[in-house]
Amino acid sequence: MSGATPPHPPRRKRMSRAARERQMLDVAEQVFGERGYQATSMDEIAERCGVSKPMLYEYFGSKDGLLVACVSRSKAELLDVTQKAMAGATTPEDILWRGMVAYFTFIDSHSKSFAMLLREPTAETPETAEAIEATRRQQSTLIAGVLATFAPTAPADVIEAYTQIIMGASERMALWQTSRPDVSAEDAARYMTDFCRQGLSPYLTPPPPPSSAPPPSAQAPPARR
Amino acid sequence: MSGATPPHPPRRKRMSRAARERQMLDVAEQVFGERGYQATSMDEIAERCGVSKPMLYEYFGSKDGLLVACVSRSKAELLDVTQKAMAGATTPEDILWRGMVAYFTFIDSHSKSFAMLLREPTAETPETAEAIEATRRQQSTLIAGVLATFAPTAPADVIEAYTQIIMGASERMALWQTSRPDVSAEDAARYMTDFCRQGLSPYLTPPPPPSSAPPPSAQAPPARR
DNA sequence: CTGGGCAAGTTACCTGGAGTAGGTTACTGA
DNA sequence: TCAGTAACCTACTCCAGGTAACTTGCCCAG
Repeated sequence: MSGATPPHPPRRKRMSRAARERQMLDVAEQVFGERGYQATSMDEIAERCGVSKPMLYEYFGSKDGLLVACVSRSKAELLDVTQKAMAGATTPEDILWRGMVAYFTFIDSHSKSFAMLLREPTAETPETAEAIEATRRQQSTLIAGVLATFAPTAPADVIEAYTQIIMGASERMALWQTSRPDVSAEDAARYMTDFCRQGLSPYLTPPPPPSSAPPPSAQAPPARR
Repeated sequence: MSGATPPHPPRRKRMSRAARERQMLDVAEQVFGERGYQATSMDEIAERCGVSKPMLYEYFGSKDGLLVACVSRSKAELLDVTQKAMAGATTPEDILWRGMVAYFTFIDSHSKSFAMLLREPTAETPETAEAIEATRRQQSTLIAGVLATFAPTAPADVIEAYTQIIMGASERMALWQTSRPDVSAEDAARYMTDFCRQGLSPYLTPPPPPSSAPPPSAQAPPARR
């Protein structure tokens, strides 16, 4: 930990605003993931960027702002990935399954930094908490939409409640998965879909004839991988 | 907000260690709840206690230590309340219902400070995060135990996974409830039990003859209160 | 080619709050 | 009544977030 940064040799070049911003976010995400929010200093991020501290403030206003920007970017990426994954599905079951797999796979591959992002809605200030909660709301909108097609007979309050349940369960599950290397993304997705399918069953419209892509286990305990 | 503290008139009396400690925890819980962890200064807590800052460090070692102590105490209380509530139950269904109602009722009555406790696993340092996660583990042990009696046929990995799912869902639900004044603790408990009962159904042992205390709605959308 | 304009970047500072060293006060019991 | 101890305070240090005001390099109009 004493040498210069290998990816950014002493050559501090001037960069365009956009490029610098991306670089800063990359570095910040990594350092936050390594040390946690509190234990990370702005000086360290600046140094690893090969830039001085006021630059960070120029771009993100505050340490909180930087965190929020990181979270927003990652959540947007996650949202995008899950949305694309679900796009190809036909049956509600399939939507759920694909969405879950995409979700857990994404988090698995970003585990270090994402573990922080999930657990770090660290409410520095109320505004920060709000900003982070807002990104969560996008995700919840997506889920609520899926639920609505999934269970059209369910009343609005139930949809809303179940959306929260599913989000909370997913986040916790993701966190748990990062501490359990023997649990794959598919395993996690299977636990979730099995549980959710049943939970939603009272509102389910009987699915069309056997779909072309029967997801995983119907409900029996999945074989331990 | 400019006068002296009404509960503690200017009379700074010497107090026993135990009493002072309790008082400090009470004050800290309140202030953390009001301002959030970051925005709270040790000086303010000390002042509201009618005591000087080094006293806080004498008792809790650090700001993190104080947070952990608050969280531990509250979680222990929560655990106790839910445990006691479930003790009187007979059927698994009833256990689940009573536990959930106790959980959401407790959080509802402590909403301000608890919203923070839930969302503030703020991972100041890794050790702090660990300490807080440990209190969560107690809760998960309780849930896992319930699940095991609830669904004796379920394999261990499923129990573990579902425990995480239920914990995540409960916490999220609790947070959601604090932002929705029209949702009562019973409503929240009903959403959760309805969802969980179904989710667990594949592993359920058929319940004994109609229990004496059939909880709430079987599964139909509960009447909006 | 050249110098004005502007965005990228810097140094050197302020500030507030976490944490501490060392001394002081009041209750307790012999 | 006076030692001993446990509660308590004053008065600091130090570090990290944040900022004011200056400098440097790039681009292009003339």
